[in-house]
Amino acid sequence: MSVREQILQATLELCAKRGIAATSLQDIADASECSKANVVYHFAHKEELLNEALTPSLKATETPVSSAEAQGLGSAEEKVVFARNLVTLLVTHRLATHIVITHPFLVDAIPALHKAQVLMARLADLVSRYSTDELDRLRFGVVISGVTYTLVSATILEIQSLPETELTEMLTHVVSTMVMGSALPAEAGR
Amino acid sequence: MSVREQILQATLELCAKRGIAATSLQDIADASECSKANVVYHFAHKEELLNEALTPSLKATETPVSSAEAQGLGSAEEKVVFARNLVTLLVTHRLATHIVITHPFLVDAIPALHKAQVLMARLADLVSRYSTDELDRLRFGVVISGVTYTLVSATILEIQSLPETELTEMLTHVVSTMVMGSALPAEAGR
DNA sequence: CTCGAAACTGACCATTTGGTCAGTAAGGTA
DNA sequence: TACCTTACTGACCAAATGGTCAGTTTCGAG
Repeated sequence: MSVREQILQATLELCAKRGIAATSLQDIADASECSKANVVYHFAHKEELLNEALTPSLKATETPVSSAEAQGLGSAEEKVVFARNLVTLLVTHRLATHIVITHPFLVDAIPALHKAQVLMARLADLVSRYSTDELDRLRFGVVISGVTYTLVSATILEIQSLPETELTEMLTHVVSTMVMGSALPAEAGR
Repeated sequence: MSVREQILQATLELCAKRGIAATSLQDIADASECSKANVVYHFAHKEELLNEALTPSLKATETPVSSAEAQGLGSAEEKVVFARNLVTLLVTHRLATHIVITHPFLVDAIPALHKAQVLMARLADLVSRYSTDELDRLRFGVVISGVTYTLVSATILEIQSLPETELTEMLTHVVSTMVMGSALPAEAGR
């Protein structure tokens, strides 16, 4: 892994664990085994560093969301597929997602955070489109933030009681049942 | 409101909004309309300040949790009552709750945070006691953090689209159905 | 080997941080 | 009146912060 990549990875881990403000450039430099000046050499400002660190996750999320918007969530099976994709996305990009949902007040300083919030809004729209009720939007918000939180707490506090695949499976089931009232009964449960 | 109380309130609001590390004693002093030295006069250390600010919410939570543990969640009605109490608690103490769930890494520095996590664990135990399945514990964690998050985001970002009572009602319904598969159908819905 | 660009560093700087301290203002009691 | 305690303040301090800068190392192309 190049130094640049090491810096980006350390930024994600440390900022997810302790928050952006509580993570200093020196912390990131130490974790990346290089000088603080070098961090600033690669990324002129802290905000720019955060921006670059979050961007890959953002790009990876863009496509699945667009295709889900195009395809819709008509059938029960489509809903479960969507839930699984969503959970996989959250599992894969849990650090970035955690940073996004815990720093809404920095949208103006970090463009990637703003883009992320737009994406979240599109997701919420997608789900609530299939309901007449404001309750579904609420439910969606609860489940997304809840799943993200649970996921990151487990990672950060190192409560890795379950293998990742099983966790994904269980969360998929949770999301399916909670948000959309659908699940593939046999396979999803435990 | 006394200066002391103003400081405590400002601490809750600012730390919930921006995180503990990003909230300086000067910020708190400004919001409380007194000097920084006065903040330090009333609360010798930042950690002590946070501790005092969180303690009332902790005490208020202690009793309902104990009584729920004593009474149990046998019937569907008990479950709904429990859900409503829980949501009311979260609504009332949303700032403190938010600080608690977003700063797990400070448990060692701030005793109140540690106590809060013990309380959370007791709650999770209580719910999962009525199930053979690990899925329920997971579900509980997801819903609690999700509800808290949704609540605080709404408060902090000032998306007060709904009156508080209605929000409480909706969230009670969400918690009932999501965690425990029970709800009072007529009244709870919307 | 030479040269130039990119990667990298230590020393430094202005600002902000949590916290100290000496001293002042206010009010109750003797 | 004098005195003591509580509430409060401005000035100050050492440490840490984000960031600059002048200079060094590394390395591939000519």
